[in-house]
Amino acid sequence: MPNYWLMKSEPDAFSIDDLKRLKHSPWDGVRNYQARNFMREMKEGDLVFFYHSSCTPAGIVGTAKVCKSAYPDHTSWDKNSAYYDAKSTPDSPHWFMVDVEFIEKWPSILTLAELKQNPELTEMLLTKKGSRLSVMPITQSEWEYISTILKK
DNA sequence: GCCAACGTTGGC
DNA sequence: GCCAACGTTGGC
Repeated sequence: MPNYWLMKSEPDAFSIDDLKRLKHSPWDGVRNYQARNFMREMKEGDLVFFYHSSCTPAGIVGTAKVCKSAYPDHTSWDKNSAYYDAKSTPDSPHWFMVDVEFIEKWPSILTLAELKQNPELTEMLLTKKGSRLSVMPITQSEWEYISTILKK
């Protein structure tokens, strides 16, 4: 059984179209411990909602799957990277990434406003006030409701 | 651009 | 370990 996740990206930095073009990509630059811990729980074959944040409108734009489980994020010890963190070294990595593979871009975005309107989804971390996590778990029922009911 | 909410840092 | 100050996220 796969587990289900939601991952946020600013489309100006990395969009679902970028992932579609590349077919698969490392998901680097996560610098939040809670998000990192969720990524370390990810297994190959886990399914991911791809979410566009900091844009208009924000929302889920498609699906992807985990194609490589967590491994050290080398950008964390690259001094030329915007994601550099002096605490992280190759011998003692603090930060991790997974690789994700494109599955599908939906015909239209499922906006945050629409998600918030659904009583079935009020327990989602995403729709909670003040939630800023960029990587979060999704329950199986939420996954099925969103991907099979809302999108069909 | 604003700002609420949250996470991190660092003095004590 | 507490908590004020600061930095960041991300919707609006």
